[in-house]
Amino acid sequence: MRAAALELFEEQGYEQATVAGIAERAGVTERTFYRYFADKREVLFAGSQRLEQSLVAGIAAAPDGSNTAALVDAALTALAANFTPQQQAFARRRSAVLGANPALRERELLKLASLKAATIAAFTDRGTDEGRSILAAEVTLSVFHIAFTRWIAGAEQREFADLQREALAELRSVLG
Amino acid sequence: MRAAALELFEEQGYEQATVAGIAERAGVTERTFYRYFADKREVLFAGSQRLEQSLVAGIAAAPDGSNTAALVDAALTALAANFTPQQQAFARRRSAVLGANPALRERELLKLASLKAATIAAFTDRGTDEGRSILAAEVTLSVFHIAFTRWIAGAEQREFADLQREALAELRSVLG
DNA sequence: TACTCTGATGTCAGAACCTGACATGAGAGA
DNA sequence: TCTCTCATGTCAGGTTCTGACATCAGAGTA
Repeated sequence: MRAAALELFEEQGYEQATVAGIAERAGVTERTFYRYFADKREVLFAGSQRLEQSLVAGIAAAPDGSNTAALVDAALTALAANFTPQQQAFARRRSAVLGANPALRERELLKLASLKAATIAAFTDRGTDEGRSILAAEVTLSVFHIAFTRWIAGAEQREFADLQREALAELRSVLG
Repeated sequence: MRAAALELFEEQGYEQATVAGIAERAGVTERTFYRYFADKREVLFAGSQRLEQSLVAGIAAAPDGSNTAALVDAALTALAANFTPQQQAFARRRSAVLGANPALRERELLKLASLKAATIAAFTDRGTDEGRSILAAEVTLSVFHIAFTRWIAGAEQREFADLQREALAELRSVLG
């Protein structure tokens, strides 16, 4: 169904494509679609839960006594592992569809926020003060998001982790 | 209509309240509601355009030769002007409704992102490099958002600008 | 006053989204 | 073979949102 949806969105645009159409192409009924996805948009965000889990696990697995900066680093490393060169093509197609529709970008922001909330919880679980955890999560997700954007947009094949290091360095420089 | 909607959302919850009900309470038809608001959620975000305008104007009005940090400061000052103690009560009611519903938080994130995009554009208009503008906007909106959250949540009446200064200082410390 | 034009609102029909309730059917296990 | 469970189908219906056309009040003008 995810493949059918992506194809249909590419062919007709998100608004124009109907759930009935997606279901038909996937060989199921509309009702079945809604049993798998909470709404029409979710079909493009099926992987986001796995990403969140790996992020949380990465923070939990950081060495004992890690300070906040080290935890941020662990979080970024865990995130980067989810974006290999093989996935870039699919991610680009998906991203093109997302970029073309405000409703989908909206949902993407929600997923990002959910990721942020999970990160905050993971930081506080590691004993970080809550206020500090919020700021640290803000930094983590900002860096991730910028790196992701550049990963999708960049012509050359860059390592995701490199892009993150770059973004983090720039962020430091802005704050002087 | 905005008042009618807020009341109804408080009484019945966002999902339960229908657009027909809001329109009826406001003494108009459902169709008229949709002429003023693009969709059901927008009724709670009517002021966001004005906020964006004042933000952009604030950045444009910063002194010549301002560096990035000074532009961020001008942006934050312009934002803070929109949040006076008189508005706090209304903002709290609205925020409570928003917090209770994922669909509304989703829309809030979109508005925040729109604010960020406008900020980026305003920074580049002032001659800031694009990559740097993105980072600076990220910082600006993060600080604003944190301050706003605390402004809503805090029991005591704090000046919005003070809360922003505080958040900015903490952000610096996290990046160490 | 009478006319006209414009803008806001009402009315109506309908497509698409989404949900609840119940039915069906295939496969696992006793 | 029986039964239980789980995925899917079927159906009805409420809600959101839109397009097309009608109506009406008020402003401006002859």
